[in-house]
Amino acid sequence: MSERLTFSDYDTDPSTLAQRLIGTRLVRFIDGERVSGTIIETEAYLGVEDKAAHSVGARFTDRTAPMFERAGTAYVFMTYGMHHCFNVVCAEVGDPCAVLIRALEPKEGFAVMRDRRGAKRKTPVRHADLCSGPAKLCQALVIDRAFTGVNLCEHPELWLEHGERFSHQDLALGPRIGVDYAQEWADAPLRWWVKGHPGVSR
DNA sequence: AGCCCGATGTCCT
DNA sequence: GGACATCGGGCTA
Repeated sequence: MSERLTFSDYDTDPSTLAQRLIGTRLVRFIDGERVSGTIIETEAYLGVEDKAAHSVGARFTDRTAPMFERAGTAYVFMTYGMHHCFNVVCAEVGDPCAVLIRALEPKEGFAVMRDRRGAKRKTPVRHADLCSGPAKLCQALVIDRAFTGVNLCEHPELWLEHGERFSHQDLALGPRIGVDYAQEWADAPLRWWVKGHPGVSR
């Protein structure tokens, strides 16, 4: 039986959590059905000093407010006017840190995923590409801003479960994607992924 | 009120 | 490798 992650699992710094979340299962409960995948790629956003983070300089707005909440809170934002990205908040209350979930290995609810990802498309999606990107997994699991601010420790439709344990050897570490504007933070090694996994983004 | 641009994905050449 | 969709957030004024 898989157990849901609790506050103590989330209660740490973003780099530690980003590594810890690799191998855990992201579960979305839709109309009585489990749609889920194993997390295979994450990025840490370090908060106030991190020029790539929305919370840089302790910027507090309607959008970023969930980042200031307790560890285990969901932070979902929209980008490019059409895509959503899902994050897990961590660290102390008031220290706005988060981990971006960038890719999953699909595990349950393939039909829902294909349906959500397949709409208006020429060629069908490759199985490994159902959740091979931060916006793709939000499409596949039907995650949007309705979920920003929810508590993943007790939400009935969205949570994380303990899953596979990858060894340190299985993981790779490198710079984050799409943050070239972040100057000295652009190259910081804060992205973790499962080495050689076909579902890792780009 | 107006402007710029993004923690991306898809399709085209 | 490049164009482009599409719109809310955050900043300037």
